[in-house]
Amino acid sequence: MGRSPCCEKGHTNKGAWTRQEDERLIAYIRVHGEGCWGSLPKAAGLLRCGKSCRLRWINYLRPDVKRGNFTDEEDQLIIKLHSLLGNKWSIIATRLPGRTDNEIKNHWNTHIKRKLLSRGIDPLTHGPIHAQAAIHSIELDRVSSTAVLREDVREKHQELNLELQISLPSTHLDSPPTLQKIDRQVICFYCSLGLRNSKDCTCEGTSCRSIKACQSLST
DNA sequence: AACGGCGGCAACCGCAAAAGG
DNA sequence: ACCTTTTGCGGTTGCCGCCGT
Repeated sequence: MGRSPCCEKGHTNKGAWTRQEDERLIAYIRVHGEGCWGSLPKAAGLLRCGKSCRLRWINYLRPDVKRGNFTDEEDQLIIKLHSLLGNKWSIIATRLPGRTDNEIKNHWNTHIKRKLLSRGIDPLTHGPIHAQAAIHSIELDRVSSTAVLREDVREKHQELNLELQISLPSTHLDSPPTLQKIDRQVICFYCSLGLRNSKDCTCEGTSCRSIKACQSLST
């Protein structure tokens, strides 16, 4: 619990990563795979904390990270997923192959929010901007920064036709053993939100037989 | 050319959950 | 069951480049 101790140790670099640091990190992960972030910096000869290494790898160095502008289709998908999930960037990111949670979060805050506001849409509630909506959004925000399943989820879910079954992104299939150990399982939208016992769960008795898989994929 | 404002993005921070002993 | 360590997430910060004055 509490703050990660690795960041409190001295003698670590901060700020922008240098090319040499990137190359060291890439070379190390190529050989040893992802994971063990706590011991990685020392093993790789990096003066960074493990968290910093992890972030750099996931958000920038990973070979499957898609660079460049977001397409309109991606924007629309982000907006729709955000209307369902709220600020669950990591879950949203699983639906956009090659995009990271950090990238999506930045894109939301810098582009999409403004876009919605200019259209008169409240980015919190995804409804029209007016006083009541504002109050409602504050209330929603307060009650739940986690993904509360709203009344209209079912309706939106159908409208979206997003194949809202969380499966391992194809880009992760090349990932290190920790991920490869998990069979490619498809779970329903409700399980993906951690609502494993929901009456609406549709994966009982089908492919979602592993509770552990549900839990690990929904977090 | 110099300056300040602004937007975009990489990186950091603090927290909580998960994992392990 | 409890404590410590590790991992992952979301919010926030700060740097850097662009643009207007």
